[in-house]
Amino acid sequence: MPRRLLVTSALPYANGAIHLGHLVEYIQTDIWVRFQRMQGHEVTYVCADDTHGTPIMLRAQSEGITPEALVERVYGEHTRDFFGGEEALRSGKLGGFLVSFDNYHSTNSPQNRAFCEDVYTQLKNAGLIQIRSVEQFFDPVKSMFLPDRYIKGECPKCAAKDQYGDSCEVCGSTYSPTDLKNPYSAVSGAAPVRKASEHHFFRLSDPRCESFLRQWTQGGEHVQSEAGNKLKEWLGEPGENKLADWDISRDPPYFGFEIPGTDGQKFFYVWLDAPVGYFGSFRHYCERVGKTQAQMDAYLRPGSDTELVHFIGKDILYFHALFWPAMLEHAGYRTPSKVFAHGFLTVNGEKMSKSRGTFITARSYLDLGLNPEWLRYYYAAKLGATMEDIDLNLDDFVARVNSDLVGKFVNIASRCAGFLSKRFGGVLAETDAGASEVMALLAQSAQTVATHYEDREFGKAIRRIMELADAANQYVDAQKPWELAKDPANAPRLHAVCSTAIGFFRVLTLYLKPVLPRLAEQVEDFLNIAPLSWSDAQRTLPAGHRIDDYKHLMTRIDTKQVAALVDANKESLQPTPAPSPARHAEQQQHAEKPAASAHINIDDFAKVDLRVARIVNADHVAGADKLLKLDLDVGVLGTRTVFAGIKSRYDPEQLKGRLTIVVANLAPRKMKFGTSEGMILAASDDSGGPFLLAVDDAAKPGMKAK
RNA sequence: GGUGAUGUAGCUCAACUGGUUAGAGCGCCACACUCAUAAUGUGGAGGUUGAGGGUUCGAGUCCCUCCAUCACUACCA
Repeated sequence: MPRRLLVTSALPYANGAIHLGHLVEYIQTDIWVRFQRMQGHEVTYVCADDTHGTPIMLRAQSEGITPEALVERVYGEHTRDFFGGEEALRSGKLGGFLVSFDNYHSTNSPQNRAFCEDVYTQLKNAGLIQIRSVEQFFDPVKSMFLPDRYIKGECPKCAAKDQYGDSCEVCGSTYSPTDLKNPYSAVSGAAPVRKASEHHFFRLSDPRCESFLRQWTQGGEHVQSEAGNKLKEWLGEPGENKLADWDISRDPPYFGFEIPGTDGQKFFYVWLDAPVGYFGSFRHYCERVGKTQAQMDAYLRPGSDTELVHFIGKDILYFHALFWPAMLEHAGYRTPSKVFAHGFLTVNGEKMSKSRGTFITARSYLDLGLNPEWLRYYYAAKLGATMEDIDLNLDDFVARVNSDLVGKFVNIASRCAGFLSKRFGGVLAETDAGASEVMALLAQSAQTVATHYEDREFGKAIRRIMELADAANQYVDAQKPWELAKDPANAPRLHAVCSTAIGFFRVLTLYLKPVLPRLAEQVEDFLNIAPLSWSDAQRTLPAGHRIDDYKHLMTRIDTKQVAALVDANKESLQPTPAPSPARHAEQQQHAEKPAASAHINIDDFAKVDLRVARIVNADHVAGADKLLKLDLDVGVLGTRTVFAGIKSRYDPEQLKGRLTIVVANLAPRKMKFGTSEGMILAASDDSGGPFLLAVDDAAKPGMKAK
């Protein structure tokens, strides 16, 4: 009974180039999809560019073009990287990284708009949309609200200049934009002002969502067990109400879809229409190939036996395993059958780095003439079903591909084909009866390899296939066709041995076909056979079948090519793209953290305003395990309220009246129990603490410590 | 600070619910072979399984502590 599957990869954001980190996902998905097709299942694999949001809008502005024009250009780039672009589709010969989408679309489409409006309306009818006022930074020059990443300023912790509103690239601390000192808009440079606006929220905290998600995420049915654990953490214990409502609206100017009934005053947040874009792309596909509404509904509405499978990176698990299923469930759509999360890509054991040249774009890889199937093979060999990161070790990449693919696999054909074409006119003989054991091993492995592919244990599949390739080489070695060739009397034996080895090669090709589709096609041409499907593993080529002359199928990777690749991606050789404020389907956005320098100078130290303070009042904080609330007299600077994590050692009563040191110019920090307006200094290490600093009695509150 | 994950030969990875001398591929060394765009075969060296404790007849596998890396998170302000 063929399964019917709708499979997706996360939508890449339309403001940047595809890189090797992205490709892990598209290659993983494509291998799985191609495997399912070989099984005879009905698979529809859709994806799209994720096109909306502030970053796209601003980038288009800075380039002096419309967002639509930007999005169209990037669409061209992405599709060219993935599968060779439109022209490849027309010719039927995929290029790029050979990703076999059935449809690649855009979130900026009428199909997607219709789904977004419908999902929103259904959620609203279900009482799951709430409107609340939210105060945010606003750029008075540009007349627009600023996402966190567009507010820059000095890091509240280390005072580094020009840091983003969410985290400091110098000291690595995270904070909210309101903590920044001297904030300014990264768009206009103006000082942002606080401004309130109505926002639409999806009420994820609603008990209906929570109870649904609790059962949906647990049990290992829809997500990997590790992901389930993570989700459990996010969900918290029943009654904890850890899920926060989700702000799904944005104010104009915004490149996106208008929220119905808001008169152009509210737009859908890009993260709402991104996952909905899976459906938009699918509808576009259905229209294109003439599917009926009923056929489409079989995939999108509850109650049918179709499967909806999402491949994503672990960084967007929250969206795909919480927001997305909860939205679908309450908007009358089916929920995903599976959400498969993978890990990040590291290169040579480290985060991809522009300065090291390991932030490698798909385009540079292809343009330098590297074979996409090398990378597909290497990723396959490294991929498993978990969310663990995978490492692209460039030396290992070269060694692995060269020895496995060229040395072992392709070599089997190469070493026998010459005899067949020169001595026997390319006509195959009966297979060698003496090889039945190896033959059986090959055929019987179909199930094992299939299970590994199905379970996304591609590394295990590859290992098994290479064991089989070893067995095939051992067979050839034992039969020594080159010796048989010396005596014409041995011709029948030589014929059988080479035919048998070619038969082995055919089965190995079949097993590798999901990973190496182009090579498999070349082999199918070479062998004069119809496209291989999984069940062909149980058959052999008949005697008398004629194959073509062998043309070499794959070259080895030259280390120089890899060196050139790294070189071409060195940051100095290319303009630095603006950091992406929204991550979406992007992975690898983590910036490297430069090591903090060992010394600071006197000016750095002077930035810290240390003052003597008198604790005029100290109180327990209801519900807090570690915090005390302190009222400080800081002399000329007035009074401050500070929360300090010193409850474990100090009784509020004994603190009253004593002098200590406070960091007076630390940005106010909003904490769970109130805002802390400074920081008390205390010493601690593993052996004990915290111990408050003491100040001699003669000191006066407000005195500067230096 | 908390939680979770990871840490196994030079490299990349295995080892089901704890069970015989911890495996494989690559690389390396030796030998063999020469059909194959130096590919292949056979054999070998190489690990106190991050460190230290503990449970057990027996631990890479379970428990505790520590170290390192990564991720998430916070009442470290």
